[in-house]
Amino acid sequence: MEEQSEATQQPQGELAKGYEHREVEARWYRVWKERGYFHGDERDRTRPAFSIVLPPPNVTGSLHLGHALTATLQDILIRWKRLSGFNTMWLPGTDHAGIATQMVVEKELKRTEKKSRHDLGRAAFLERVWAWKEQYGSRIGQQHEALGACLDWERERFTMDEGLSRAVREVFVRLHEEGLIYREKKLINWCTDCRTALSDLEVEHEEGHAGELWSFAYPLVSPAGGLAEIVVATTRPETMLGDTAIAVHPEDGRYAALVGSKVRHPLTGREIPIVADAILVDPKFGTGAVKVTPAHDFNDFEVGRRHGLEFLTVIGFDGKMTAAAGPVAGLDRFEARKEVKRLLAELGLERGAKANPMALGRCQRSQTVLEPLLSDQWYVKIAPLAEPAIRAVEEGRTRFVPEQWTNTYMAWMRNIHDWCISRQLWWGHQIPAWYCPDGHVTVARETPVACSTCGTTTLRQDEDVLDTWFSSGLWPFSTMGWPDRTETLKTFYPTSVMETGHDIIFFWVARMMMMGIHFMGEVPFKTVYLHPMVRDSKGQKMSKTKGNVIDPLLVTEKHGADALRFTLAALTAQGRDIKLADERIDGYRAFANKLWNASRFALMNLEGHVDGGGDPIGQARTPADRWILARLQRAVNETVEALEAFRFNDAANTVYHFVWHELCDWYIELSKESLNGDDPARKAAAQAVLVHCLKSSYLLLHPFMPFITEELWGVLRRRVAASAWPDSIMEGRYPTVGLVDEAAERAFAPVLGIIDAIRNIRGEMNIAFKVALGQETPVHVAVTDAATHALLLAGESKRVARLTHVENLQLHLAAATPRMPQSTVGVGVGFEVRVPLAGVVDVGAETARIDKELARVDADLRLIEGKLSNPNFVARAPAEVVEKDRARVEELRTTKLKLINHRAVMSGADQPTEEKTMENNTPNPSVTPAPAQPVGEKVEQAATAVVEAVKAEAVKLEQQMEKRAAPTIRKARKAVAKARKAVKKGVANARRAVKKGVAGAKKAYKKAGKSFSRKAPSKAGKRPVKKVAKKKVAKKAKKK
RNA sequence: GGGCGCUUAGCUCAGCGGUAGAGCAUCGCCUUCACACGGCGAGGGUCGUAGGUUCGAAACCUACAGCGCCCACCA
Repeated sequence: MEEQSEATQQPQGELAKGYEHREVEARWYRVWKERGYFHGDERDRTRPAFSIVLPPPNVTGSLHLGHALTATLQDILIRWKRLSGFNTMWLPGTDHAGIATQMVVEKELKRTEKKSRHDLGRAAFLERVWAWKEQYGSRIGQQHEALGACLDWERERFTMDEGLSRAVREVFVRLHEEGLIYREKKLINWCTDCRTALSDLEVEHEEGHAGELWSFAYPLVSPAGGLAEIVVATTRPETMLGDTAIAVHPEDGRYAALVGSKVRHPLTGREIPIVADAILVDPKFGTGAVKVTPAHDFNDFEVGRRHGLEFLTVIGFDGKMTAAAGPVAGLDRFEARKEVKRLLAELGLERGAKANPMALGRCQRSQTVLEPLLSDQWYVKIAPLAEPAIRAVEEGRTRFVPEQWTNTYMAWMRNIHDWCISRQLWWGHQIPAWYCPDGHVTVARETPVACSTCGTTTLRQDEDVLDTWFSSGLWPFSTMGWPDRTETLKTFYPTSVMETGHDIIFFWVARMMMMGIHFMGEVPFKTVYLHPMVRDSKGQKMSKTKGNVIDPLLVTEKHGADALRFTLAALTAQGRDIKLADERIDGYRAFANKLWNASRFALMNLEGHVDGGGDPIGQARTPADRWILARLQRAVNETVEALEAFRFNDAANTVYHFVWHELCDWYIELSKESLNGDDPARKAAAQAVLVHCLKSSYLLLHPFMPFITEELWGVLRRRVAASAWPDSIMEGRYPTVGLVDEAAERAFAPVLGIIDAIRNIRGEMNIAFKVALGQETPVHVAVTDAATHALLLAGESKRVARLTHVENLQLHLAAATPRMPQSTVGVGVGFEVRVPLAGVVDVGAETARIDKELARVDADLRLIEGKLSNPNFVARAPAEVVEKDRARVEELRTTKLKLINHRAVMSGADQPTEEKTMENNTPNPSVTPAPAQPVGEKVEQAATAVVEAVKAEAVKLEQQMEKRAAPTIRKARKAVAKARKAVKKGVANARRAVKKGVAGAKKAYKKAGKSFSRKAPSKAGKRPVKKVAKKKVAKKAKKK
């Protein structure tokens, strides 16, 4: 705990001027770990459990930003739940990643020693892999620590450690006993490069591969039905050496007579039967005759089974043609393709070729074109396992977030094929099956002494290993000690959330569901949250081959782990990929700095403050204090709600906005009045509120930015000498949802509005009050509401003055400020601000400014008035919407009138005498001397001037509106013309009808499973054009 | 071939039935005693196109276009 004391030694009230993440982040992780904050207590049943298992990264890999995202989101959930009183447990671990790891080590072996794994032999090679694992396995842990992930390291597991291997054998044996694991010789996807079988999922389909459909003729042994040959087409000419049938459709008249007869293989002389198969053959495609290669094509394999055909293997596991391939034996399969084409052409049997874009299956790992080959493999019979996993989701026992993934999951599960689980690799769980010389199979948990069938003791274990995903599929319970019934399982299974990328829904999520339900009798997780993919700033997928993989450690070093975490969270919106740009991370680093400095400000202003945790100075709170507390509660509510719904971006943005733009930009500035003032009660209140807001901000932010919040928590805690604050923020309590003091928000809104208005005038007119005009330049503020007026009098006006750098603020309780010819004005709901600028104000500029404001107000007004004048709106819209609009219209009208008045004054009516206003004008003479009431002619004159100005304004506005409406009118006219034309010719109608009809027909045909012809006539969409056109015009007119 | 997603300000994206938003970038002002990793102000959008539903559509429906992803054994 040396780190702690280091922090403690920091002199009170002093923080470095800027936040240095390197120094702070280096300190805390070990402290947390040593204090045991990361450990979930399996015996604790007093608190609700919240558990997550970390998707295990490849043990020899290195984390990339996708992992950083996973770690960040899960850590956010864990820390948030932890602070909210849950017994949290986050289980880390790594995956042995069969093919990936083996290939890496093989490559290394080749590079350094120029040896293959076969040169070393199985045992020696595996030793190398284990050594590799030991060397690189720890890197992942370090990366997670740098990110601040509070993983329960005491529970760290590896898919090939003893316990998990035991679970794997247990599952294999049980499934085998239940008849759900079987061994069979059938076609599998084979990678000739990796030299292993693959599951369907490991096949990548290359869309639109430029294939060629090449045709050639098989001569009939004995010509019949007027035919001497049958022409077939293929994308893989080399497989013709393995053809053992020609298939035609049973109802195809062209070939009816030939079924049962034979063709002669032009290259090997074999006789091949012609069979009828309705499933394989579409008589309308090509020539209607199909060559059948049962040993090298999945469809043909089925045909072979149906018709009892010979399975002739002509391509070997090495991708070279076998001896059975006759003239091309020994050639590589792609070479053989060329050679076969040449030979057949030579024989005069080529019958043309055409381009044929096709999907090509490639190995996910090596990108090699896969070869369907016959071999003995182990399979999991998946349908009986899938069914309960489907039901669990249907019944809502597990739900997907975002919801759309439910469909993806369901579609795959409902169309699932048996899972090939054996791999011809060395690195992995060796299959617990033993063979005796007679070929009997013994499946057992431990090495058996004798064959279970014949009793012989010469047994040989199956050399293959299991698919990596077989062990990963058990992860949620194998890591918790299964098959033993451990306390950990009882407490933390099922896990609360599975958080991972959507790219492994099938590979992993689906399999965990099936295995979890089957062996635990309960779903492995209640919620599956699928995060977006992280891409680079150009939107490209990060991959080693592209070289755009970013090591999170480099980012944390540069910007800080907190900044990276916050960025990832802020960008994690549902249903969209994350494009990570450096500037964005830097922006959030600035945010950390902002928080740091807000705290620094607090430390400088807290002398004497003791936080007892209670609320001793409630009465002294100013409206500003109450306002920020209301805003805090609102932020808390929104943050918690967002987290509950996994809307990480909303949660992050809410806290960000509160801390920076409300706490820092507004409250801290406002609080300076109290903190620097001479009222001790107010000062104490401001201190308490500030401390409370900062403390709450740290807690709210802690899941996102654990390091800086922990550091600041400690610093502030020591400063306020609070016994109520736990040592570490990790023992704190997350703020809870509560009622927002809306009255406090409302009451303070005018103050904020007035400040905005004054700042707006300054900014717009580029006025530096102090510099250009001296300190006495008065700023007049008139408010219509007595309560607001009282509030300002009671001290809030001082805040206004401070925040706007105005020294001479004149407050009036009135509908409007005193008139003065050369001035500038700002208007808001319930107040008006005026700055006299005799000799300085640029009348032209000010008029322009007011015009701009007027145009804006007027646009709004027109819109809402238009709505309100629509009887349908008033009648059908919800009452509160209408009410809201009515109130808004009143506000806008008032504002407009004030602006028009002001403008009139600006442009010449230098002695306006009567205020045109729609509000109650109840001047309070004790505060503001009522303006002297002018009399006689002058009144008349001034009034006329005002009226004239208003009239001029109206004309101008009308012109403006006309201009605005012009495009609409033009459009409407166009529509009329178009409609006339359409009526005359009926063209538009016909077009629409045809289009609609075609679409409908297309759908109908598709539904019927038939091909679609464009000739289909249609009766749909026969709406008379005249009506359509009229309606259109009417609508446009209405809009106007 | 089937399915899913996306198209909103210069860029990256929120919003998903009631007055078009954020961050960054841009422009102007401010070196004010927490922070220039800062403050204040401003400009910038016919919300992909065309129809429809609705009092009201960026949002819901339909079609189309472009981009992206997933699944799939049509020779």
